[in-house]
Amino acid sequence: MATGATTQRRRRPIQRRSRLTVELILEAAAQIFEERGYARGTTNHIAERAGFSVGTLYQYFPNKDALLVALTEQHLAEATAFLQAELALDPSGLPPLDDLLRRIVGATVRLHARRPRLHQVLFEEAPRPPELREAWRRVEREMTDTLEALLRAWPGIDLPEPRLAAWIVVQTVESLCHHLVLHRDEPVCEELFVDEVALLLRGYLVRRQVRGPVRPAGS
Amino acid sequence: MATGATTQRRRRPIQRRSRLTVELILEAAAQIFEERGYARGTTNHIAERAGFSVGTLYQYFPNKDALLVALTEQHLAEATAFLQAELALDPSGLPPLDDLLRRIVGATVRLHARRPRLHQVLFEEAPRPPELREAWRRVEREMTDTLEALLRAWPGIDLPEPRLAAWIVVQTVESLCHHLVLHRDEPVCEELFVDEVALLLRGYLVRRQVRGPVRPAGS
DNA sequence: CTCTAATATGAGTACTTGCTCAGGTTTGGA
DNA sequence: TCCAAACCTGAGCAAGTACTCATATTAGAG
Repeated sequence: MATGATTQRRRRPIQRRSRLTVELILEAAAQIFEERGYARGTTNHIAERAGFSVGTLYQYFPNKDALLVALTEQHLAEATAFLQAELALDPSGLPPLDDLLRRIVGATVRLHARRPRLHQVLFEEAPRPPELREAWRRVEREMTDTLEALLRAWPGIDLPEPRLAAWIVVQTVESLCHHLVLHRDEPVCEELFVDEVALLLRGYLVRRQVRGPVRPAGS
Repeated sequence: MATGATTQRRRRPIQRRSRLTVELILEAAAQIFEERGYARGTTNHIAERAGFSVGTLYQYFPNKDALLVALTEQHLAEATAFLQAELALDPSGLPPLDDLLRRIVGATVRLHARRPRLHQVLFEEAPRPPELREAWRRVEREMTDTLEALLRAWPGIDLPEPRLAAWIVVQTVESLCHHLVLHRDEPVCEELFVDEVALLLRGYLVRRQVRGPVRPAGS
Protein backbone atom coordinates (compact mmCIF):
# COMPACT_ATOMS: atom_id res chain seq x y z
CA MET A 1 0.00 0.00 0.00
CA ALA A 2 2.79 2.39 0.93
CA THR A 3 0.35 5.05 2.07
CA GLY A 4 3.12 7.49 2.85
CA ALA A 5 4.62 7.44 -0.62
CA THR A 6 3.54 9.84 -3.30
CA THR A 7 1.42 8.68 -6.16
CA GLN A 8 2.56 11.31 -8.61
CA ARG A 9 3.90 10.27 -11.96
CA ARG A 10 7.61 9.59 -12.09
CA ARG A 11 8.64 10.31 -15.66
CA ARG A 12 6.49 12.48 -17.85
CA PRO A 13 5.61 10.87 -21.16
CA ILE A 14 6.83 13.27 -23.83
CA GLN A 15 6.87 11.49 -27.13
CA ARG A 16 3.75 10.07 -28.70
CA ARG A 17 5.05 6.57 -28.15
CA SER A 18 5.20 6.89 -24.39
CA ARG A 19 1.81 8.53 -24.13
CA LEU A 20 0.38 5.47 -25.81
CA THR A 21 2.36 3.30 -23.41
CA VAL A 22 0.79 4.99 -20.42
CA GLU A 23 -2.67 4.50 -21.88
CA LEU A 24 -2.02 0.84 -22.55
CA ILE A 25 -0.69 0.30 -19.05
CA LEU A 26 -3.74 1.93 -17.50
CA GLU A 27 -6.12 -0.16 -19.55
CA ALA A 28 -4.16 -3.28 -18.65
CA ALA A 29 -4.34 -2.30 -14.98
CA ALA A 30 -8.11 -1.90 -15.28
CA GLN A 31 -8.41 -5.36 -16.82
CA ILE A 32 -6.15 -7.08 -14.32
CA PHE A 33 -7.86 -5.44 -11.36
CA GLU A 34 -11.21 -6.50 -12.79
CA GLU A 35 -10.05 -10.07 -13.14
CA ARG A 36 -8.06 -10.55 -9.96
CA GLY A 37 -8.99 -7.74 -7.57
CA TYR A 38 -6.59 -5.16 -6.26
CA ALA A 39 -4.58 -7.19 -3.77
CA ARG A 40 -4.00 -10.09 -6.16
CA GLY A 41 -3.54 -8.01 -9.27
CA THR A 42 0.24 -7.75 -9.55
CA THR A 43 2.26 -5.13 -11.35
CA ASN A 44 4.02 -7.91 -13.24
CA HIS A 45 0.68 -9.13 -14.57
CA ILE A 46 -0.30 -5.62 -15.58
CA ALA A 47 2.93 -4.95 -17.45
CA GLU A 48 2.68 -8.29 -19.22
CA ARG A 49 -0.94 -7.64 -20.24
CA ALA A 50 0.05 -4.23 -21.58
CA GLY A 51 2.86 -5.78 -23.57
CA PHE A 52 5.72 -4.12 -21.68
CA SER A 53 8.15 -5.10 -19.00
CA VAL A 54 7.66 -4.14 -15.36
CA GLY A 55 10.46 -1.63 -15.63
CA THR A 56 8.49 0.42 -18.12
CA LEU A 57 5.50 0.51 -15.80
CA TYR A 58 7.68 1.90 -13.02
CA GLN A 59 9.06 4.56 -15.36
CA TYR A 60 5.66 6.24 -15.28
CA PHE A 61 4.09 5.11 -12.00
CA PRO A 62 6.09 5.22 -8.77
CA ASN A 63 4.11 2.39 -7.18
CA LYS A 64 1.02 0.25 -7.46
CA ASP A 65 -1.22 2.77 -5.68
CA ALA A 66 -0.43 5.34 -8.36
CA LEU A 67 -2.21 3.13 -10.87
CA LEU A 68 -5.24 3.07 -8.63
CA VAL A 69 -5.24 6.83 -8.27
CA ALA A 70 -4.88 7.41 -12.00
CA LEU A 71 -7.71 4.98 -12.79
CA THR A 72 -9.99 6.53 -10.19
CA GLU A 73 -9.40 10.06 -11.38
CA GLN A 74 -10.12 8.97 -14.93
CA HIS A 75 -13.30 7.23 -13.80
CA LEU A 76 -14.50 10.24 -11.79
CA ALA A 77 -13.85 12.63 -14.65
CA GLU A 78 -15.91 10.49 -17.02
CA ALA A 79 -18.69 10.18 -14.46
CA THR A 80 -19.03 13.90 -13.81
CA ALA A 81 -19.02 14.71 -17.51
CA PHE A 82 -21.69 12.09 -18.11
CA LEU A 83 -24.00 13.17 -15.30
CA GLN A 84 -23.58 16.90 -15.77
CA ALA A 85 -24.55 16.42 -19.39
CA GLU A 86 -27.71 14.68 -18.23
CA LEU A 87 -28.57 17.55 -15.89
CA ALA A 88 -27.76 20.40 -18.27
CA LEU A 89 -31.34 21.30 -19.09
CA ASP A 90 -32.57 23.99 -21.37
CA PRO A 91 -34.49 26.25 -18.94
CA SER A 92 -37.05 27.12 -21.61
CA GLY A 93 -38.20 23.54 -22.03
CA LEU A 94 -38.04 21.70 -18.74
CA PRO A 95 -39.28 18.12 -18.91
CA PRO A 96 -41.86 16.72 -16.48
CA LEU A 97 -40.38 15.99 -13.05
CA ASP A 98 -40.81 12.26 -13.47
CA ASP A 99 -38.80 12.37 -16.65
CA LEU A 100 -36.02 14.28 -14.92
CA LEU A 101 -35.87 11.79 -12.09
CA ARG A 102 -35.91 8.84 -14.43
CA ARG A 103 -33.13 10.44 -16.41
CA ILE A 104 -30.95 10.90 -13.34
CA VAL A 105 -31.54 7.39 -12.05
CA GLY A 106 -31.17 5.80 -15.46
CA ALA A 107 -27.92 7.62 -16.14
CA THR A 108 -26.52 6.58 -12.77
CA VAL A 109 -27.45 2.95 -13.34
CA ARG A 110 -25.82 2.97 -16.75
CA LEU A 111 -22.74 4.64 -15.31
CA HIS A 112 -22.35 1.94 -12.70
CA ALA A 113 -23.10 -0.84 -15.14
CA ARG A 114 -20.31 0.08 -17.54
CA ARG A 115 -17.50 -1.72 -15.78
CA PRO A 116 -19.09 -2.80 -12.54
CA ARG A 117 -16.23 -4.95 -11.34
CA LEU A 118 -13.71 -2.17 -11.91
CA HIS A 119 -16.00 0.27 -10.13
CA GLN A 120 -16.18 -2.11 -7.20
CA VAL A 121 -12.41 -2.46 -6.99
CA LEU A 122 -11.88 1.29 -7.17
CA PHE A 123 -14.52 2.30 -4.66
CA GLU A 124 -14.82 -0.57 -2.23
CA GLU A 125 -12.05 -3.08 -2.32
CA ALA A 126 -8.91 -1.02 -2.77
CA PRO A 127 -7.45 1.35 -0.19
CA ARG A 128 -8.70 4.91 -0.51
CA PRO A 129 -5.88 7.39 -0.03
CA PRO A 130 -6.98 10.83 1.24
CA GLU A 131 -6.45 12.47 -2.15
CA LEU A 132 -9.10 10.17 -3.60
CA ARG A 133 -11.53 10.74 -0.75
CA GLU A 134 -11.20 14.45 -1.46
CA ALA A 135 -11.78 13.96 -5.19
CA TRP A 136 -14.85 11.88 -4.53
CA ARG A 137 -16.23 14.45 -2.09
CA ARG A 138 -15.75 17.17 -4.70
CA VAL A 139 -17.78 15.24 -7.24
CA GLU A 140 -20.60 14.70 -4.76
CA ARG A 141 -20.66 18.36 -3.87
CA GLU A 142 -20.82 19.41 -7.50
CA MET A 143 -23.72 17.05 -8.08
CA THR A 144 -25.55 18.36 -5.04
CA ASP A 145 -24.98 21.98 -6.14
CA THR A 146 -26.39 21.33 -9.57
CA LEU A 147 -29.42 19.50 -8.25
CA GLU A 148 -30.10 22.09 -5.57
CA ALA A 149 -30.22 24.83 -8.20
CA LEU A 150 -32.63 22.75 -10.24
CA LEU A 151 -34.89 22.10 -7.26
CA ARG A 152 -35.00 25.77 -6.28
CA ALA A 153 -36.01 26.76 -9.78
CA TRP A 154 -38.44 23.96 -10.45
CA PRO A 155 -42.10 25.03 -10.63
CA GLY A 156 -44.40 23.09 -8.36
CA ILE A 157 -41.65 22.18 -5.94
CA ASP A 158 -41.36 24.13 -2.73
CA LEU A 159 -39.05 22.56 -0.21
CA PRO A 160 -38.19 23.93 3.23
CA GLU A 161 -34.54 22.95 2.79
CA PRO A 162 -33.60 22.47 -0.85
CA ARG A 163 -29.96 21.74 -0.11
CA LEU A 164 -30.77 18.95 2.33
CA ALA A 165 -33.27 17.51 -0.14
CA ALA A 166 -30.72 17.66 -2.96
CA TRP A 167 -28.20 15.90 -0.75
CA ILE A 168 -30.68 13.17 0.14
CA VAL A 169 -31.56 12.65 -3.52
CA VAL A 170 -27.92 12.42 -4.57
CA GLN A 171 -27.13 9.98 -1.78
CA THR A 172 -30.19 7.87 -2.47
CA VAL A 173 -29.57 7.57 -6.17
CA GLU A 174 -25.90 6.83 -5.77
CA SER A 175 -26.39 4.32 -2.96
CA LEU A 176 -29.23 2.45 -4.59
CA CYS A 177 -27.62 2.20 -8.01
CA HIS A 178 -24.33 1.17 -6.52
CA HIS A 179 -26.04 -1.46 -4.43
CA LEU A 180 -28.17 -2.68 -7.30
CA VAL A 181 -25.28 -3.17 -9.69
CA LEU A 182 -22.70 -4.55 -7.28
CA HIS A 183 -24.56 -6.43 -4.60
CA ARG A 184 -27.61 -7.93 -6.22
CA ASP A 185 -27.48 -11.60 -6.95
CA GLU A 186 -30.91 -12.02 -8.49
CA PRO A 187 -31.15 -9.83 -11.58
CA VAL A 188 -33.59 -6.95 -11.32
CA CYS A 189 -35.41 -5.42 -14.26
CA GLU A 190 -33.62 -2.15 -14.81
CA GLU A 191 -36.61 -0.27 -16.16
CA LEU A 192 -38.82 -1.27 -13.25
CA PHE A 193 -36.10 -0.31 -10.82
CA VAL A 194 -35.68 3.11 -12.39
CA ASP A 195 -39.43 3.73 -12.25
CA GLU A 196 -39.70 2.78 -8.61
CA VAL A 197 -36.78 4.92 -7.52
CA ALA A 198 -38.22 7.84 -9.49
CA LEU A 199 -41.50 7.28 -7.65
CA LEU A 200 -39.66 7.22 -4.34
CA LEU A 201 -37.91 10.51 -5.05
CA ARG A 202 -41.02 12.14 -6.42
CA GLY A 203 -42.93 11.42 -3.23
CA TYR A 204 -40.14 13.03 -1.29
CA LEU A 205 -39.82 16.13 -3.43
CA VAL A 206 -43.48 16.87 -4.09
CA ARG A 207 -44.94 17.13 -0.62
CA ARG A 208 -48.58 17.29 0.12
CA GLN A 209 -50.09 18.95 3.13
CA VAL A 210 -49.73 16.43 5.92
CA ARG A 211 -52.66 16.59 8.31
CA GLY A 212 -51.44 14.01 10.73
CA PRO A 213 -49.51 10.79 10.98
CA VAL A 214 -50.88 7.72 9.32
CA ARG A 215 -51.83 5.45 12.17
CA PRO A 216 -54.14 2.56 12.76
CA ALA A 217 -57.78 3.53 12.94
CA GLY A 218 -59.04 3.99 16.45
CA SER A 219 -55.75 4.74 18.10
CA MET B 1 -7.97 -16.43 -1.16
CA ALA B 2 -8.09 -20.13 -2.06
CA THR B 3 -11.64 -19.93 -3.37
CA GLY B 4 -11.75 -23.62 -4.14
CA ALA B 5 -10.89 -24.76 -0.63
CA THR B 6 -13.51 -25.44 1.94
CA THR B 7 -14.06 -23.04 4.78
CA GLN B 8 -15.50 -25.57 7.21
CA ARG B 9 -13.94 -25.95 10.63
CA ARG B 10 -11.09 -28.40 10.84
CA ARG B 11 -11.12 -29.61 14.43
CA ARG B 12 -14.22 -29.30 16.51
CA PRO B 13 -13.63 -27.58 19.83
CA ILE B 14 -14.84 -29.99 22.47
CA GLN B 15 -13.49 -28.91 25.81
CA ARG B 16 -14.37 -25.59 27.36
CA ARG B 17 -10.82 -24.40 26.89
CA SER B 18 -10.86 -24.75 23.13
CA ARG B 19 -14.27 -23.12 22.79
CA LEU B 20 -12.82 -20.09 24.48
CA THR B 21 -9.81 -20.29 22.16
CA VAL B 22 -12.04 -20.15 19.10
CA GLU B 23 -13.86 -17.12 20.49
CA LEU B 24 -10.60 -15.35 21.25
CA ILE B 25 -9.25 -16.07 17.80
CA LEU B 26 -12.39 -14.71 16.15
CA GLU B 27 -12.30 -11.53 18.20
CA ALA B 28 -8.61 -11.12 17.39
CA ALA B 29 -9.39 -11.61 13.70
CA ALA B 30 -12.06 -8.92 13.91
CA GLN B 31 -9.61 -6.51 15.51
CA ILE B 32 -6.76 -7.21 13.11
CA PHE B 33 -9.02 -6.92 10.06
CA GLU B 34 -10.33 -3.64 11.41
CA GLU B 35 -6.83 -2.32 11.88
CA ARG B 36 -5.12 -3.57 8.74
CA GLY B 37 -7.82 -4.62 6.29
CA TYR B 38 -8.30 -8.13 4.98
CA ALA B 39 -5.38 -8.44 2.61
CA ARG B 40 -2.82 -7.05 5.05
CA GLY B 41 -4.24 -8.71 8.14
CA THR B 42 -2.12 -11.82 8.47
CA THR B 43 -2.95 -15.02 10.28
CA ASN B 44 0.27 -14.64 12.26
CA HIS B 45 -0.91 -11.27 13.53
CA ILE B 46 -4.28 -12.69 14.46
CA ALA B 47 -2.84 -15.63 16.37
CA GLU B 48 -0.45 -13.33 18.21
CA ARG B 49 -3.23 -10.92 19.16
CA ALA B 50 -5.32 -13.82 20.45
CA GLY B 51 -2.39 -15.03 22.50
CA PHE B 52 -1.87 -18.30 20.64
CA SER B 53 0.48 -19.64 18.04
CA VAL B 54 -0.47 -19.86 14.39
CA GLY B 55 -0.70 -23.61 14.66
CA THR B 56 -3.61 -23.33 17.05
CA LEU B 57 -5.46 -21.05 14.68
CA TYR B 58 -5.11 -23.62 11.92
CA GLN B 59 -6.42 -26.35 14.22
CA TYR B 60 -9.84 -24.75 14.04
CA PHE B 61 -9.83 -22.83 10.78
CA PRO B 62 -8.55 -24.51 7.61
CA ASN B 63 -7.54 -21.21 6.01
CA LYS B 64 -7.79 -17.46 6.27
CA ASP B 65 -11.10 -17.29 4.38
CA ALA B 66 -12.69 -19.50 7.04
CA LEU B 67 -12.16 -16.71 9.56
CA LEU B 68 -13.94 -14.33 7.23
CA VAL B 69 -16.87 -16.68 6.81
CA ALA B 70 -17.21 -17.29 10.54
CA LEU B 71 -17.10 -13.57 11.30
CA THR B 72 -19.65 -12.78 8.62
CA GLU B 73 -22.08 -15.46 9.77
CA GLN B 74 -21.79 -14.17 13.32
CA HIS B 75 -22.39 -10.61 12.14
CA LEU B 76 -25.40 -11.59 10.04
CA ALA B 77 -26.96 -13.56 12.88
CA GLU B 78 -26.67 -10.59 15.22
CA ALA B 79 -28.07 -8.27 12.59
CA THR B 80 -31.16 -10.35 11.88
CA ALA B 81 -31.91 -10.83 15.56
CA PHE B 82 -31.56 -7.09 16.15
CA LEU B 83 -33.75 -6.02 13.24
CA GLN B 84 -36.40 -8.67 13.68
CA ALA B 85 -36.78 -7.57 17.27
CA GLU B 86 -37.35 -4.05 16.04
CA LEU B 87 -40.05 -5.22 13.63
CA ALA B 88 -41.82 -7.61 15.98
CA LEU B 89 -44.80 -5.38 16.68
CA ASP B 90 -47.72 -6.10 18.87
CA PRO B 91 -50.61 -6.05 16.35
CA SER B 92 -52.97 -4.57 18.91
CA GLY B 93 -50.93 -1.43 19.35
CA LEU B 94 -49.31 -0.42 16.09
CA PRO B 95 -47.30 2.81 16.31
CA PRO B 96 -47.75 5.66 13.84
CA LEU B 97 -46.15 4.91 10.47
CA ASP B 98 -43.52 7.60 10.92
CA ASP B 99 -42.44 6.00 14.16
CA LEU B 100 -42.14 2.62 12.51
CA LEU B 101 -40.02 4.03 9.71
CA ARG B 102 -37.80 5.93 12.08
CA ARG B 103 -37.36 2.80 14.13
CA ILE B 104 -36.28 0.79 11.11
CA VAL B 105 -33.88 3.42 9.86
CA GLY B 106 -32.50 4.18 13.31
CA ALA B 107 -31.91 0.52 14.06
CA THR B 108 -30.12 0.04 10.76
CA VAL B 109 -27.89 3.05 11.34
CA ARG B 110 -26.98 1.81 14.81
CA LEU B 111 -26.31 -1.64 13.42
CA HIS B 112 -23.88 -0.27 10.86
CA ALA B 113 -22.28 2.07 13.34
CA ARG B 114 -21.31 -0.64 15.81
CA ARG B 115 -18.09 -1.72 14.16
CA PRO B 116 -18.14 0.15 10.89
CA ARG B 117 -14.64 -0.74 9.80
CA LEU B 118 -15.26 -4.43 10.39
CA HIS B 119 -18.52 -4.18 8.51
CA GLN B 120 -16.70 -2.59 5.62
CA VAL B 121 -14.06 -5.30 5.52
CA LEU B 122 -16.65 -8.06 5.66
CA PHE B 123 -19.01 -6.68 3.05
CA GLU B 124 -16.87 -4.67 0.68
CA GLU B 125 -13.19 -5.23 0.87
CA ALA B 126 -12.85 -8.96 1.37
CA PRO B 127 -13.71 -11.59 -1.23
CA ARG B 128 -17.27 -12.88 -1.00
CA PRO B 129 -17.41 -16.62 -1.44
CA PRO B 130 -20.73 -17.97 -2.80
CA GLU B 131 -21.80 -19.36 0.56
CA LEU B 132 -21.71 -15.85 2.00
CA ARG B 133 -23.60 -14.38 -0.93
CA GLU B 134 -26.29 -16.94 -0.25
CA ALA B 135 -26.38 -16.15 3.46
CA TRP B 136 -26.67 -12.45 2.75
CA ARG B 137 -29.46 -13.05 0.24
CA ARG B 138 -31.38 -15.08 2.79
CA VAL B 139 -31.21 -12.26 5.32
CA GLU B 140 -32.47 -9.78 2.78
CA ARG B 141 -35.35 -12.04 1.82
CA GLU B 142 -36.36 -12.51 5.43
CA MET B 143 -36.36 -8.77 5.98
CA THR B 144 -38.44 -8.22 2.86
CA ASP B 145 -40.92 -10.91 3.91
CA THR B 146 -41.42 -9.37 7.33
CA LEU B 147 -41.84 -5.89 5.95
CA GLU B 148 -44.20 -7.02 3.22
CA ALA B 149 -46.48 -8.59 5.79
CA LEU B 150 -46.43 -5.38 7.79
CA LEU B 151 -47.25 -3.27 4.76
CA ARG B 152 -50.14 -5.48 3.72
CA ALA B 153 -51.68 -5.28 7.16
CA TRP B 154 -51.03 -1.61 7.78
CA PRO B 155 -54.16 0.56 7.88
CA GLY B 156 -54.03 3.53 5.55
CA ILE B 157 -51.52 1.93 3.23
CA ASP B 158 -52.76 0.43 0.00
CA LEU B 159 -50.00 -0.43 -2.41
CA PRO B 160 -50.42 -1.99 -5.85
CA GLU B 161 -47.37 -4.20 -5.27
CA PRO B 162 -46.52 -4.59 -1.60
CA ARG B 163 -43.65 -6.97 -2.23
CA LEU B 164 -41.91 -4.63 -4.64
CA ALA B 165 -42.44 -1.75 -2.24
CA ALA B 166 -41.05 -3.78 0.65
CA TRP B 167 -38.01 -4.67 -1.45
CA ILE B 168 -37.41 -1.03 -2.37
CA VAL B 169 -37.69 0.02 1.26
CA VAL B 170 -35.26 -2.65 2.43
CA GLN B 171 -32.78 -1.77 -0.31
CA THR B 172 -33.09 1.94 0.32
CA VAL B 173 -32.58 1.71 4.05
CA GLU B 174 -29.67 -0.69 3.76
CA SER B 175 -27.95 1.23 0.98
CA LEU B 176 -28.32 4.63 2.56
CA CYS B 177 -27.23 3.59 6.02
CA HIS B 178 -24.31 1.66 4.65
CA HIS B 179 -23.27 4.60 2.55
CA LEU B 180 -23.76 7.07 5.37
CA VAL B 181 -21.63 5.16 7.84
CA LEU B 182 -18.87 4.02 5.52
CA HIS B 183 -18.49 6.59 2.82
CA ARG B 184 -19.28 9.92 4.37
CA ASP B 185 -16.36 12.17 5.13
CA GLU B 186 -18.25 15.07 6.59
CA PRO B 187 -20.19 13.93 9.63
CA VAL B 188 -23.96 14.02 9.26
CA CYS B 189 -26.37 14.51 12.13
CA GLU B 190 -27.83 11.07 12.68
CA GLU B 191 -31.21 12.24 13.92
CA LEU B 192 -31.73 14.54 10.97
CA PHE B 193 -30.68 11.77 8.63
CA VAL B 194 -33.15 9.33 10.14
CA ASP B 195 -35.96 11.86 9.90
CA GLU B 196 -35.27 12.62 6.25
CA VAL B 197 -35.08 8.98 5.23
CA ALA B 198 -38.32 8.30 7.10
CA LEU B 199 -39.88 11.17 5.17
CA LEU B 200 -38.56 9.74 1.92
CA LEU B 201 -40.06 6.32 2.64
CA ARG B 202 -43.32 7.73 3.90
CA GLY B 203 -43.86 9.64 0.66
CA TYR B 204 -43.29 6.41 -1.23
CA LEU B 205 -45.57 4.26 0.88
CA VAL B 206 -48.45 6.66 1.43
CA ARG B 207 -49.45 7.59 -2.08
CA ARG B 208 -51.86 10.28 -2.93
CA GLN B 209 -54.03 10.37 -6.01
CA VAL B 210 -51.76 11.63 -8.74
CA ARG B 211 -53.63 13.82 -11.18
CA GLY B 212 -50.80 14.40 -13.55
CA PRO B 213 -47.07 14.86 -13.74
CA VAL B 214 -45.58 17.90 -12.07
CA ARG B 215 -44.30 20.02 -14.91
CA PRO B 216 -43.51 23.63 -15.57
CA ALA B 217 -46.56 25.85 -15.88
CA GLY B 218 -47.69 26.45 -19.44
CA SER B 219 -46.18 23.36 -21.00
C1' DC C 1 23.59 10.73 -40.94
C1' DT C 2 24.73 11.61 -35.93
C1' DC C 3 24.18 11.89 -31.46
C1' DT C 4 21.69 12.63 -27.25
C1' DA C 5 17.69 12.28 -24.65
C1' DA C 6 13.80 9.43 -24.28
C1' DT C 7 12.14 5.02 -23.83
C1' DA C 8 12.21 0.02 -22.89
C1' DT C 9 14.23 -4.30 -20.79
C1' DG C 10 13.84 -8.25 -17.29
C1' DA C 11 16.63 -10.98 -14.21
C1' DG C 12 17.23 -10.25 -9.71
C1' DT C 13 16.58 -8.56 -4.69
C1' DA C 14 14.54 -8.06 -0.38
C1' DC C 15 10.63 -9.03 1.82
C1' DT C 16 6.00 -10.87 3.08
C1' DT C 17 2.59 -14.38 4.00
C1' DG C 18 -0.34 -18.56 4.26
C1' DC C 19 0.26 -22.69 6.11
C1' DT C 20 2.63 -27.28 7.95
C1' DC C 21 4.24 -30.80 11.06
C1' DA C 22 6.82 -33.13 14.44
C1' DG C 23 6.70 -32.95 18.89
C1' DG C 24 5.34 -30.90 23.47
C1' DT C 25 1.59 -29.87 27.27
C1' DT C 26 -2.99 -30.22 29.44
C1' DT C 27 -7.41 -32.27 30.48
C1' DG C 28 -10.61 -35.35 32.50
C1' DG C 29 -12.59 -39.91 32.75
C1' DA C 30 -11.63 -44.50 34.88
C1' DT D 1 -2.75 -42.07 39.64
C1' DC D 2 -2.70 -43.21 34.80
C1' DC D 3 -3.19 -42.41 30.04
C1' DA D 4 -5.38 -41.48 25.71
C1' DA D 5 -7.41 -37.91 23.54
C1' DA D 6 -7.60 -33.11 23.18
C1' DC D 7 -5.05 -29.18 22.77
C1' DC D 8 -1.04 -26.14 21.80
C1' DT D 9 3.71 -24.82 19.90
C1' DG D 10 6.65 -22.10 16.55
C1' DA D 11 10.60 -22.48 13.45
C1' DG D 12 10.53 -22.84 8.86
C1' DC D 13 9.03 -23.81 3.99
C1' DA D 14 7.15 -22.73 -0.53
C1' DA D 15 5.10 -19.43 -3.09
C1' DG D 16 4.58 -15.24 -4.14
C1' DT D 17 5.21 -9.81 -4.89
C1' DA D 18 6.61 -4.80 -5.20
C1' DC D 19 10.16 -2.66 -7.00
C1' DT D 20 15.35 -1.70 -8.89
C1' DC D 21 19.09 -0.86 -11.94
C1' DA D 22 22.55 -1.66 -15.27
C1' DT D 23 22.01 -2.07 -19.89
C1' DA D 24 19.87 -1.98 -24.55
C1' DT D 25 17.01 0.15 -28.07
C1' DT D 26 14.66 3.96 -30.46
C1' DA D 27 13.15 8.65 -31.84
C1' DG D 28 13.84 12.83 -33.88
C1' DA D 29 16.25 17.46 -33.87
C1' DG D 30 20.12 19.51 -36.25
